Amino acid sequence: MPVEPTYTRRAEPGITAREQTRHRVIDAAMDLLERGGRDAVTTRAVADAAGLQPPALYRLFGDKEGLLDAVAEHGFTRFLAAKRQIDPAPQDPIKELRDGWDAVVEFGRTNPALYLLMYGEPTRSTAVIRIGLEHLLDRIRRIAAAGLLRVEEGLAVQIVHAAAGGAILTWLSVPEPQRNPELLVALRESMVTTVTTREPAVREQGPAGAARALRAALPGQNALSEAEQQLLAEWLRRLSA
Amino acid sequence: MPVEPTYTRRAEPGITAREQTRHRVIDAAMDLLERGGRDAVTTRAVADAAGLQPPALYRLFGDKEGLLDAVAEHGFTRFLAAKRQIDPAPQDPIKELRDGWDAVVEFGRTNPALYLLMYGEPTRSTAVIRIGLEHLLDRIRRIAAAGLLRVEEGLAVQIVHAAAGGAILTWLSVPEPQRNPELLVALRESMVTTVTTREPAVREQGPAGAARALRAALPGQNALSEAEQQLLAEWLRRLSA
DNA sequence: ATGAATGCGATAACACTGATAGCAAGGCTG
DNA sequence: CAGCCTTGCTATCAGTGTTATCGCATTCAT
Repeated sequence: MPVEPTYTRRAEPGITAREQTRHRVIDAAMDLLERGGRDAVTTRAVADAAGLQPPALYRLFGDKEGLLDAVAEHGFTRFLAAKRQIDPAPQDPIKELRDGWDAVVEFGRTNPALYLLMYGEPTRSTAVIRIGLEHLLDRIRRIAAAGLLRVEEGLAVQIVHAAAGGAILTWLSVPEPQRNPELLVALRESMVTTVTTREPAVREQGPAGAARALRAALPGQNALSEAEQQLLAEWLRRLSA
Repeated sequence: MPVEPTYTRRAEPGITAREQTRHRVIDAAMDLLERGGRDAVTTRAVADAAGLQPPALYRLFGDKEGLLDAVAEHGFTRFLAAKRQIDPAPQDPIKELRDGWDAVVEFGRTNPALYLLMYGEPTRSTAVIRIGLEHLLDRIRRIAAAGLLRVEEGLAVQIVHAAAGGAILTWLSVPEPQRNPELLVALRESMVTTVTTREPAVREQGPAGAARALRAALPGQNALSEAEQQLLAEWLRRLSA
């Protein structure tokens, strides 16, 4: 009984053709997704854009969910491949963790629709996010091997995953002009010091803490006029930055 | 042209009736949501459960989105009211922050469908989450007033919001048997140490104490010019009197 | 109290969605 | 060549959000 059939069970162009149309459909769906958001990717629109009929989608992906899963997986693996091309030899594992965080945050920022498709609804996904979690676990393991992991491996994975998801989702939920890049680095450093054992560089607060306290206590005093108070508030903002 | 009509434009029971049916519809929709997930709450099902016809929903809420917004707002304000009943007099502001975190996490864990409705898709929401952010800002302000805030107020709000959202969403995304409560407390403590500082920047409460602390911390900063600094010193003297 | 206006209930319908059935044509396998 | 699997295509189904339209009742101004 040949495990490998002696004859070509299927002509090479056959598989290739099917795989090609699959790819074409995925590309079309991804294009619609990025262009018009999730509601724009409908079976008919995808079929139209890919130049075939709606039933073909079901023969290729079985389901609309299957199609979306394929889209998510393709987009994510493409991102991973691009990242791996950049990532050189292994280095400081904590720096690797930071780089990975930055990369996935960048991915979420530049592909919001795709990211929301993957992480937006906790019910689905399983397939795609498992890939991401595997990669994350790799990084965590290297930190553990270096003796720098503060918590248990599985917990560390979940912490990083949750922090990144929260960061990206709130980033996307905030209207564009109000987005604050400090949020991303603050959450990243918070997660790094939570997961790894390396004393955070305690930076001296200086006048910032007192300025914030005074600003919070300003309403309710009457030693300053309205105009003075406004100018003071502006200075306090600068001091607390 | 009377802005306020002299006669009662509408009998009191009229408004009440409309409000009553609104409430009945919201309750029906919430029931469907909790029972069968988001896909179960369809206009026809809601209308059926509330004992009226689909067009009535559009007269009441204008839109299905409007209906869902009303559901989210009702659920969240109900949760807030229940929480406020428990919360006693103000105490340690950092403990307040922890309690608030625990409460919202508990809300997400016990009302997953409702929570996902509110925070699942970053596009919508605005109305509901603003309420939550207001409350959060209150708590942050009290921490700032106590001189215990490590970062700027708006940033602190976003950090807490993002951390909580990430915690709840990953909690819900993990299949039930694998959920690890340590994740929640780890993220909470991480966020607390990121946002707050253990050493108070001001010793005495109120603007006077904050002013004195700021005055002591002023030399060494370079955010203000010489003239600005002199005027600020004068104001701080008045504030600390 | 009477006519008018406004809101509410109900039916029907529209446009669109995901999904399937059924059938003809064509290429590969044996 | 015979048979099967894949593909292309049309038509269709059930269900969705949403709107138009009609009649009735309740309420309001005169």
